[in-house]
Formats: sequence, C-alpha cells, structure tokens
Amino acid sequence: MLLLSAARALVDGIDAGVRASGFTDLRPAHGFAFVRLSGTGATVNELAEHLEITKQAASQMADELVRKGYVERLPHPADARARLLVLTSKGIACTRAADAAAEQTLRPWADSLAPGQLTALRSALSRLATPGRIRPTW
Amino acid sequence: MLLLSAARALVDGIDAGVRASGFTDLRPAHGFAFVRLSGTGATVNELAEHLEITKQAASQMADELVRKGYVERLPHPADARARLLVLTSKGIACTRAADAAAEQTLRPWADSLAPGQLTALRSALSRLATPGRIRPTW
DNA sequence: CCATTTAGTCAAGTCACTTGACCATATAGT
DNA sequence: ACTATATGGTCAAGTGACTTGACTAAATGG
Repeated sequence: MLLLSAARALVDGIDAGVRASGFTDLRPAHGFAFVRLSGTGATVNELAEHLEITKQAASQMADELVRKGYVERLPHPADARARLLVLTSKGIACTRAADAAAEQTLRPWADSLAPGQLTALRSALSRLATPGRIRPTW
Repeated sequence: MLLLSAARALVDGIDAGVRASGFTDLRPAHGFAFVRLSGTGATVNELAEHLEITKQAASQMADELVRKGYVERLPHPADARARLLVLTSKGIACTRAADAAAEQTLRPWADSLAPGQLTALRSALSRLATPGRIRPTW
C-alpha cells in the first residue's frame, strides 16, 4: 500500500509541476514516452515496446506529440523505412520541467531521511524493481 | 524511477498470483475496488470516491463484479436509497489470494533487508505517501 | 410539508487503446 | 541477382473503460 501510494504521490507531484510550468496539454502517460525519447530518440516500434502498447497506439501518440510541438519525426539515418522520433526544444524544456518537479517533490522527503538511508532505500527498491518496466497498465 | 518500477513489480506480482489462483476474469483495477469493499462494504458513491472515478463508472464496475460473482448488492440498513456493496465468499477468497500473492512477492525481498531496514523503509515511504490515494489514474 | 440535497441508474458520447489489413523497405536463402 | 520472408510504419474500424447529462427515489432541513 505504502509503495503504491508513494508512487502515486510522486507522479501527482510531477504532473502538477509540469502543468504549473505551462505544459497543460500533457498527461503523465506522455512522460513515460519522453523518458524513452530523450537522448538519442527512438523509433515508433521502440517506443511501443517501452510503453508496452501496440505500435499503432505508439504511432498515434507520436502524432499527438508532433501536433503539439514536443516531438519531431526525422528520417532514420540507417533505415529508410523507419523514422526517428526526437524531442524538439519544447519537448526538452518539458523534460527539464518534469525533472525539476520530481526533485521538488522528493527533496523535502529525501532531506527528512538520515544520511545513508536514502542509499539504503535506493538499493532496497532496486532489488524489487524490474528495470524498464515503469509504466502502470491497469 | 525505482519507486515507479517497484510499484509496478508489486502490482504485476499480485496480478500474476491472483490469476494463478484461478481468478482470471479480474484486472488489477478491480483489486483497488476490493480494498474498499472488504470489511464492512461500501456504497457505490463511496467506491467511486475511493477510486476517484464517477459514480456511474463505479456503478458499472459494481455491475460487472456482481455478474462475475464477487460482489453482492444488499439493501442499505440505514438508507433506503442506498445499496451496500459487499464481497461474496468468492470475493473474500479472491482478496485472500491477493494478500498471499503480495506476501509471496514481497517476502524474498523483505528477507533480503537487514532487520530494522524494513521498518525504516516503511516510515520513509509513509512520509511521501498520501494516505488513500493508491490507484494510478494515468 | 415543501425545497433541496443525496444515492443510484439509464443513455449517449469520448478517447486511448485494440485487432486486422495493407504498403514500403530491409534481410536472408538459393 | 532474385525471390521469400521479416520488419517499420500507417490506415481503418472496433472495443471498453471511462465521461457528461438527464432522470427517479428517498432523505434532510427549514
């Protein structure tokens, strides 16, 4: 229960911060996409795999993010079939807002822990976590 | 990230255990309803508030759970308008399966923690958590 | 006792997904 | 090189869990 509630509180905090930064046309679900797209970008199929949805749904979400100006479709350098989805400067600004909101949500909480407890907590959670599987589907 | 991934792992573990126990017609979302219905039961409106959905949606879910035999609609003892949603014996058996699955998922993990670390973890999480807000909505 | 609130349902609409079909390009076998 | 199959992506239609809106029945409060 505590684990679920804490995760929910974190997502709510990030969502609130991102909205407060002016990105009101995004939902938490988009954040999980941004995680995969930031850096080198990804194809539609890679995004679909990351989000554990069909490639059609991922393509649809990509359409939406392109239309809203967060993502750009570039020709893939090594595969003429594929298109590389990359964050625009607006998309990058949004991820920065999300990072800041996450830090702002967690900081007072992390500060309340004794030094070293945070590290212990991190390692404890990493033992339970399945790397990559982030997005809840229920 | 670790927090979200750990929460996801827990839900996946519970879901897998519940399905393995033969309750294949339920999804994790139903578990959040069972949490509120177990014990004294609840009205449709109380369920809706708990799940943070409209009362129409809650009523719809109640219909489904009644049809599948997990829930019963009893006349409310103190309000002729209301109906009390209560778990059937099948519903109670399902919550027991879920509890067992949760424990089975968490036990090896909890055992790997130093004694006292679990308590520390619990109190750390409870500082971040917002009581009652369990169900992810994204 | 009448006005308003509250519990619940019925009906229709919405939206993020799904399945199914299809085209374009890449890869592998002979 | 040539064909067969696999892969990346989109189009179209269907699904299901939700929503908003309208309504009835019973409770509550001057």
